Amino acid sequence: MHNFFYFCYYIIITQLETRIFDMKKKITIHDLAKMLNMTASTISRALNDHPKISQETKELVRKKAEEVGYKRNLIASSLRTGKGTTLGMVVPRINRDFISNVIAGAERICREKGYSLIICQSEEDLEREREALRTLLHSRVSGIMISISAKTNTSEHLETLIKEGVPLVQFDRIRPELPTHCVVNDNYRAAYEATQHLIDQGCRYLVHLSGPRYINIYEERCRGFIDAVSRVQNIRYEIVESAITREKGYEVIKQMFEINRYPDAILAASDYSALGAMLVAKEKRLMIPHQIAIVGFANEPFTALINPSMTSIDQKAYEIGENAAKLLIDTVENPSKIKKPTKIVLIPQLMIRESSTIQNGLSDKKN
Amino acid sequence: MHNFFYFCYYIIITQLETRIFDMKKKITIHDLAKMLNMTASTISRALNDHPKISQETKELVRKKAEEVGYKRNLIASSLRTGKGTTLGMVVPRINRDFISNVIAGAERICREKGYSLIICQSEEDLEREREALRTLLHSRVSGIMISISAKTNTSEHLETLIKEGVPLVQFDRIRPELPTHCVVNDNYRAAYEATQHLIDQGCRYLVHLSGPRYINIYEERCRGFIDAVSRVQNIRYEIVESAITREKGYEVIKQMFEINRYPDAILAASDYSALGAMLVAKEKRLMIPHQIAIVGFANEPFTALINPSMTSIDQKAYEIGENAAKLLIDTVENPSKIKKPTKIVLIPQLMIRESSTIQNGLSDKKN
DNA sequence: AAAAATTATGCAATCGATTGCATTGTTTGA
DNA sequence: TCAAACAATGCAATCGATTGCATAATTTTT
Repeated sequence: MHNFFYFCYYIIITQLETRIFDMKKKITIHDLAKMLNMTASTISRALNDHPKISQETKELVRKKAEEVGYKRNLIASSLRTGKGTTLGMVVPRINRDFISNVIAGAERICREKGYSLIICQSEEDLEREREALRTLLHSRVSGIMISISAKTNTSEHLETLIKEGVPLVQFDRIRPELPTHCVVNDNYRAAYEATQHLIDQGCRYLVHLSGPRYINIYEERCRGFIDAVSRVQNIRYEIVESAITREKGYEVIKQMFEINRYPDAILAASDYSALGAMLVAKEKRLMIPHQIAIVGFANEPFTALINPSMTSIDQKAYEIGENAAKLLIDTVENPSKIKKPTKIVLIPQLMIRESSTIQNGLSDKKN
Repeated sequence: MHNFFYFCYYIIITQLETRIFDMKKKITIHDLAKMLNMTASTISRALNDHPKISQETKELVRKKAEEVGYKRNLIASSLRTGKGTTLGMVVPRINRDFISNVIAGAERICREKGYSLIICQSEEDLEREREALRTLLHSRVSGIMISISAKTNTSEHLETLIKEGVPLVQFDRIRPELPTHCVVNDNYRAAYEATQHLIDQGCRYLVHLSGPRYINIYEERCRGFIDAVSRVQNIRYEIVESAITREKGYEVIKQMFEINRYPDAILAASDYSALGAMLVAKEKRLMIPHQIAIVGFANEPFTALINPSMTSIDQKAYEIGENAAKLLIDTVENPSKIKKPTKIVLIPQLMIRESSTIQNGLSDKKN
């Protein structure tokens, strides 16, 4: 630790006050009871607006509680009632635009409905994912939202949760075989439409840079691509799996060029591999989009800012978060109501920009 | 809700299994006690490795606990002991690259040390910030990390926390007058060095696009800029406050051009205002960096991807998160140890790229 | 005016884990 | 051999809020 300090930063100890950070003991309903010459039961009931408590008393209690800054101890409360007010979310990584927007949306709903949200990262690792779930269970969250890691090729850990009766909502990357609620994008449709768009622009040799197809989203994008190209005659196409990083996108397309294969359109399952492809194209001095059109996936912020701006697919991240949270809270609060898994499918939006606008068509119109 | 559904997405109810989501009752130490013909006390002590319990019994208990899948109820536990295992974090917005990296770093440390992390957004609003703090307090978190909102121009809500003895760590945007631990960037130094860099490149008419100066980070960047330009003769400079958005950056610089003021360098307190400035410059067909050099602040992902790539300042977001979490946990676990506020200052890193490389110098070397 | 119904509150148990103190063996020491 | 020391466990109270079941006080009904 110290040598690290030495290299990267320094510490200053400011000498201001001294007695800080001694947690004060909080006021309890018993304290209130004593003050008002009543019992804890009465206080509790008054604060919970119990019908059997007189209006007068309620007023009195509320006023006093306010006055002395009483706060209900949620820990004690949830021990007694068995109901908690925190939810959990497991994501591969927080620091990605898509995910952080999902979280932002979920957090807003949670806040509005009086829940707190605990976030865990699986860091794209199955074991960490298991661990995160254990941690959340341990913290006694009332329900869990999860988007599985890229390495999660099994469902058992989630099945365990289901057996234990933990309310569960999957989103984005899901295990479709599980009987849980889920909130997803219509990846098939998005890929289909994007492909159709490229075909409409006159492209006839398409390459799809896909991801690992055991992950539902990549599989669906792939299917959408295939179905779209299959509907048209005289289309040549190729699919490259597991090419979702910038490096991989660069490499794959570079190799194609080297063996003299020049597709006139690329649909990537990730903005980053699209970017990699774009860089090769630029190096080769190909005109984008006229010689090669490029479409990414995810609408990362950079796609609108680079040159040429990149057509991409907006995944409604914020809405996914909102819906996942709503669904989860609904399940938590009405354990018996929704017995059948609900699936919410959002329609992603194709953001057409310069990298695919060959015809004198519409370009990015700021939403 | 329904018309919204109609527009944007549809729902499918899949009809798979029926009985899902009935929380099973968990096993308690009392259950274990019954099974092993012991008391709850013994079980508790055995699991906590109490010295007065025989090795034999401990083994027995552990094995049985494992076997039946017992998990300690943290709610009950923390009610009794008064110690919790969750920490809270309040940030302006989650869906920003800087913030989400801070969270990622903090989450990792929390996980490693056995804590959960509750995240709240203030959405750049003072009232929401207050609310978030209330919520966290209510959830009985053991400590709080906070980066204040842009509208927070008072300290009282934080002072209240301090008085109540809640362990507090401020980071990035802070109220420096408060006696709390904090983790920040050396914004002064970063701005100073960036300015110096521009001067070294031969620039002599510099504009600083600053933010609202009552926020510490902008004030310090401003001071760094001023001090750097002041050390050199024959430098002309201007400072524009509250110009941190892309739109504002665009507008401000455009206006300057219109009245025929052509700075040869811009140091922005935000990558977005720098981008706005860059767009104007491009429209005016100015050569970047030769006619106008541009430096942003925050090293947003897009800065490396646009053309020309933008020099910016990396803020060590992940490390800030890690350090804030470490500091907080240390405070929480040793309430009496650190009585004096500690300040950790990280040194940001100037990422020199094309937008400011006039001389045949070094450009971005991938970290 | 007594019985019945209603209203407002108190009592005490409970949620699950923890912990100071008491209790039961068992061992050591003199 | 008996007290003292020790080891291993049990008992019961506690953390703070909730809640079913009294109980007391007041009002209504007959």
